[in-house]
Amino acid sequence: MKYWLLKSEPGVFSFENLEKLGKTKWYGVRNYQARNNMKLMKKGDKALFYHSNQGLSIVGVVEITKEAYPEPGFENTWVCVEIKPLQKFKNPVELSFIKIDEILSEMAFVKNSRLSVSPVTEKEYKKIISLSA
DNA sequence: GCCAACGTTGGC
DNA sequence: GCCAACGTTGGC
Repeated sequence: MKYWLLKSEPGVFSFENLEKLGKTKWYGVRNYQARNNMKLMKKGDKALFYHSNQGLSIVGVVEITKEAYPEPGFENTWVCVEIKPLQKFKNPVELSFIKIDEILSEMAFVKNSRLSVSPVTEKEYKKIISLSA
């Protein structure tokens, strides 16, 4: 089982939107590194869901329900996956905290703020979960 | 609203 | 293949 982090602007698509839909296709990623991460996702992997621009915190966990397949209309280049909400955090974990934490400040999405799909280590994942309760 | 960081594009 | 110019992202 691998862990990931997905970024989304809540003004465009929030965790609450995902909860209402029950599941969604995750598409529109236009960054090669992020795409390569999506290709590595396996069904059942979990992903932290981060609100960028507004919120600036990790707000919940989603599960990968369908592995990468060609994105309609962009079959030669881009891929999408499918996700469903698993858990909404009681206490969202804020970026301001993540940045000063010894373990969490090493997270890939902090070091490369432009990467919208990034890997998360098991250690990082467990720490986020423990902070979110 | 500003600007730094990063990725992409395109001329040479 | 290099690198300047440009566009986009995202925190502040």
